[in-house]
Amino acid sequence: MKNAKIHRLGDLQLRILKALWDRGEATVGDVLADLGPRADLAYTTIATMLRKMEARALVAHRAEGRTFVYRAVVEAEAVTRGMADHLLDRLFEGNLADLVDHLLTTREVSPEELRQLERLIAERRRKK
Amino acid sequence: MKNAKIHRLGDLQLRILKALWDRGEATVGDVLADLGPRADLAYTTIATMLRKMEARALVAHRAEGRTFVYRAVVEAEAVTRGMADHLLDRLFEGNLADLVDHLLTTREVSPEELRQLERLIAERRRKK
DNA sequence: GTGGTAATACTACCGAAGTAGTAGATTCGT
DNA sequence: ACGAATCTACTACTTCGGTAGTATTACCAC
Repeated sequence: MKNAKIHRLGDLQLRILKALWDRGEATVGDVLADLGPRADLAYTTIATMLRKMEARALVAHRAEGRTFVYRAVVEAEAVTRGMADHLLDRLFEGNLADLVDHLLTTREVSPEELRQLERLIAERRRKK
Repeated sequence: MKNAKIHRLGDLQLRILKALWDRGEATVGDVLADLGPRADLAYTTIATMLRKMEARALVAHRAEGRTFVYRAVVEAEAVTRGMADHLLDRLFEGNLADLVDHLLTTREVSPEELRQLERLIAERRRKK
């Protein structure tokens, strides 16, 4: 299968996908509206990106009249996972604790967030 | 400073940087040896990459005889942080717990790792 | 039906990553 | 001293992301 390179998404492509995931289906104008208005991108930029993304089988479209209605073909779950895993492998050889440690060290983490994390892990342990 | 784009490193560039961080200083041959041998890259590929990376101020070199000895200019800490933060922002709007939740859900996590995580967080809370 | 509007198609261009060949210089072994 | 090995410099090419202009087509309002 060709999902091999799902992790390789530029910023714009990811933002477009997010718009599609949110909406289910969207036209070029919809996506542009979602990204902007301060995104300041040309209509044709979005249209071109969508066409390129369709060529890469990230999205698909159906025609409604002469307007194309796009939808995501790849799932949010898979993309997120692919990107997160890729980074984890690249930076920390897959060691999750190392990543978390790093993030806890270099970021401002509120006590609230810590509690949240604690809860997550406790939950996960119970499930085991 | 223009460290704004530190998070944009390709796989090869990152592997090269890792070699440099490990060794402190390294020649083209050293780096190649570290990446290989099954990396199957040409000597000149590494040399070219290093030159390009020097142009982007990621690495620097000194001459030893006619051989260049490279060293990393950017710190591992900064790069790792830049990349991790970038991903966290892109995918989870900066919410650390969401990232961890996602990783715990989609990956196989050993009880051992969970314990490790627990310890990390407890430690962090104590420090607050 | 004619003009404007809106949509897609096509083309083009830049920069970065990755990959490597060729050329020129230098050094080293014997 | 001469040839082989080694090293950098330069050039080239491919792919991808991002960005957008131009061209063409279709539709809508009046």
